[in-house]
Amino acid sequence: MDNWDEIRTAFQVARIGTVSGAADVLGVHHATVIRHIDALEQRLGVKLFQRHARGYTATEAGQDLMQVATATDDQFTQLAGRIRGQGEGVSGDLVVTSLVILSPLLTPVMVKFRRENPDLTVRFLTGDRLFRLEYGEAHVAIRAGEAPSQPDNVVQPFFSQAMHLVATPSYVEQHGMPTGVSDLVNHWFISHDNVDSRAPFIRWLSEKVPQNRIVFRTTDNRAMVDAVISGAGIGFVSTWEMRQHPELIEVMPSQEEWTGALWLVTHVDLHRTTKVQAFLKFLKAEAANWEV
Amino acid sequence: MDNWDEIRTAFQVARIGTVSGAADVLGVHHATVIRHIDALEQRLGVKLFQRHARGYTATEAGQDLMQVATATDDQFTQLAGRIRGQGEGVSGDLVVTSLVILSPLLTPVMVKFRRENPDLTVRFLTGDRLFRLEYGEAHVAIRAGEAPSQPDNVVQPFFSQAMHLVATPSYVEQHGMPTGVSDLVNHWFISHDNVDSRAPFIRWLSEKVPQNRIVFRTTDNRAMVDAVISGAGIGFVSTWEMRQHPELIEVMPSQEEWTGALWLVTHVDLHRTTKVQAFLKFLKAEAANWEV
DNA sequence: TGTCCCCTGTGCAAATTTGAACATCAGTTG
DNA sequence: CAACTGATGTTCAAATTTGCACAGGGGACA
Repeated sequence: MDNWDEIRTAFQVARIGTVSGAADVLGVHHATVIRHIDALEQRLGVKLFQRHARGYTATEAGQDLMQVATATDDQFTQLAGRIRGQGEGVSGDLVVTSLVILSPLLTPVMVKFRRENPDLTVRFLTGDRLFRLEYGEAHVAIRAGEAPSQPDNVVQPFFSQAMHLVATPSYVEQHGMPTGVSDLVNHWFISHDNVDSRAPFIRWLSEKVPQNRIVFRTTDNRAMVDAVISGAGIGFVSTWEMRQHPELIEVMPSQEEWTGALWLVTHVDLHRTTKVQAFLKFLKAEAANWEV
Repeated sequence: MDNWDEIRTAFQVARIGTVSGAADVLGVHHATVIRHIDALEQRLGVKLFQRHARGYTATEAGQDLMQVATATDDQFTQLAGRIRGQGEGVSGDLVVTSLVILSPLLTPVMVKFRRENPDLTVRFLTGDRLFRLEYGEAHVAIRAGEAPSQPDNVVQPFFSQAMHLVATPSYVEQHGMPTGVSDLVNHWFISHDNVDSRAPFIRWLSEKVPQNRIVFRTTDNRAMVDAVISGAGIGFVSTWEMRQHPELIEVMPSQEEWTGALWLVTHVDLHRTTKVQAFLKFLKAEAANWEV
């Protein structure tokens, strides 16, 4: 049963009873309606209508078709309503992915956003692998490092996260404060396990400090922070994290080049949906409160 | 929600996952598929698919569409099966209409036909007004008189019904037998009330006998026979009726020109259906047994 | 890393579908 | 009874859809 449009045409003819009337409703010429009916009947090998001067009356087959097509028409109408509503409203799933380290920042925002949009279900994906927007795995991604440049992605700057080199008082007691950049080689560091990390402060550290001075490595950024807090060495933490742990001592002033930019990334196909737009707007508004 | 074909296209893309694959299944060029999707998305204002190098993956809206369209596809397939089967098999309604007088002849045939086709429901319409085939009121009509010449009707000769001029013995005792055609003016007759009847024997009687000799008129053919049997006068009965009433006396030999032809009439739209064809074949076969 | 393959996407011509005008017919109304 | 209305059906031109050829791009695999 190909050509669903012909079924739709036949449906209207059966419903209304005349070719002309159906043509009006369908917004096509009545000749088109006649041809659709003829084609459909020929393909089915059965007459759907009896033609007479006052119009078309459905045969048994035509009435059967009308019943089925009526249901179809209803379902399609409802579908269109749902889909349009879905595009305009904020409901269904909202899938967000980011680095684990941002979880404590983002989670409260997402909870609040969901509370304001009760029809929404938030799914927050974090994981080792990068979730791919182009396969529909997420609506919004918060990415760090260089501006991602995938072709079908819409990239917006989110906010810049200043980084700080910190250590615990116990570490400072034991090893003292670095006197300057050149003194760093005499200290012990915590860093990311990924050698070719794109994060600028990781690169900076790699340049200034030999590998054997980096004594604690982990793939998980949170574990990195935990290592710093437990006094394993000097490590990078964000401004936000530093505030959470007032005991940490900044061993040298924050440098501009450490700053890790965060990017809001959406797939171009989803970027214009009101759902995504609403979330981005909300997220930016909340982020404004973070900035010091 | 116009353009059901585009929904069908989107359905296949959602089901298969690639434009090219869907195009193969649909038997169209892949460019067509792309254009259908684009048009549909633009009309709905929502992206149905996320495009990436390996194909299309359905968004929430696209998955919703796929669910609805899957059901639709199933229903249409079943519908096509039903309709095609309906055209090929003998089932549903079979509506037959004829003059009341033929009821005793036809009813046994229809009962037998229904018994051989258990899925069939026979509806036998008789009534004063002519049931109109072109409005779908009946599948098959048995008509008498001149060959009907309506444009959209398929007319076949059914069988010729020889007519006989008969009277009861009591009438013959009282008035004697007509000696010939010229003697008819001295007798009393029963005829149809409809003056301009098309039945040839009615016309013949009108020509040979003055109106005042026709003393009993009725619109119902069966009542005409009843009138003859009760001795009201001389009247026309069919061969079949004459056999049912052996007491009736034929007052003059049956003439060829009285013969009332019966016609099988079907609407052109229904004539080729196997249901109608099967009934016509069956009816003719049975009628063959009637002929003497 | 480079090549190959499959998939998407686009400009242009061909084919198909559609629309407009007209013919025709039945039923209705003045 | 004749004109009128509203319906179907057909023919030809216009418009739209479709197909083709080719470009471009991202994975897969050697």
